[in-house]
Amino acid sequence: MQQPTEKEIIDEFIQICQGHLLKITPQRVAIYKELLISDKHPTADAIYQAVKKEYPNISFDTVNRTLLKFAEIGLLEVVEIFGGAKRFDTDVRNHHHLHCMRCGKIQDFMHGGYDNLAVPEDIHNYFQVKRKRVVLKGICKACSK
Amino acid sequence: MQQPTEKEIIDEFIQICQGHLLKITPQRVAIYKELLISDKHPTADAIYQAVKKEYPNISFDTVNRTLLKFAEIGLLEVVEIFGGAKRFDTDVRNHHHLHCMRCGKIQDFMHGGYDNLAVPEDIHNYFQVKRKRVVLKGICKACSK
DNA sequence: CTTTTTGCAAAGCGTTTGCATTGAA
DNA sequence: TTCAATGCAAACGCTTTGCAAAAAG
Repeated sequence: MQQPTEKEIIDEFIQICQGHLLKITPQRVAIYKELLISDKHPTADAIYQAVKKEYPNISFDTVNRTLLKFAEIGLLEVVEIFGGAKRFDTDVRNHHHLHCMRCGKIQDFMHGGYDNLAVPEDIHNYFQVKRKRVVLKGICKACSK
Repeated sequence: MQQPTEKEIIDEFIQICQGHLLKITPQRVAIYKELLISDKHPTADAIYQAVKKEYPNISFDTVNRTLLKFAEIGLLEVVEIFGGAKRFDTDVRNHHHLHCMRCGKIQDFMHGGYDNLAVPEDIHNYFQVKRKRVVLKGICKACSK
């Protein structure tokens, strides 16, 4: 299949919103567009700073609420952190994390072998698994010097 | 080997502190004792509230700084969270996490099969892996109603 | 016209910092 | 006697809330 055009991507976004009874506002579209080109794990403030360049009147509040709303409907995910500002993950594909225990930075990595881990039987009795992730904790290159 | 006595546990704690040039204070001992009997993933405030019963004059500050210090020397670990107050993990054995995406609660589970995951070769080139953890994200029993 | 969303300001919560005092070594 | 640790208070950063005005459906 072809790479979808931006229009197609935005159309799909609009459909998803409508499916969840969310109104389409220029702010939400701008935030969504920014997410498409942003860093892997942006904070709400990073998105706010970026969107503000085009919409100088947008408030941090709207950005933050929108991101939380997007997380609710599964457009993105809140990422595990060690503390500090929340980070959002715009990549809903299967991927895994390297957590630096010193600086707190999170790097993604792909590894097919981790994607198909079997979930222990008994867990299904008390937990509904939506996503699997392997987190490798340690020291990143920059911090190991 | 026998279950170690409390005295032995505290003696070991004192040795670890001395090894890191930390002074032994009654507050630190009290905090450490509390950690031994506390919940799996206490917040600094939870530890503070508990220790305060015995040491009414202790400040939140001391508790918080002590926990961060303990994390620095490897006595405990800061746990991945989705946001909110930091949580500390007093169990340094290998174990894995269930993260509820709705309420944010973290449950531990053990699974031998996950403990021995092979780390992809190339990761060693840019990351020093200290610990491996599988995180299953989803909805916990309480939230799925 | 109705209901959601926005922007703003204030409040809230958790963490961090500076500093004088205390206490361990 | 020295230097680290404590307690306190203020500052700080991030998140959340309430509410009136604006905008979407």
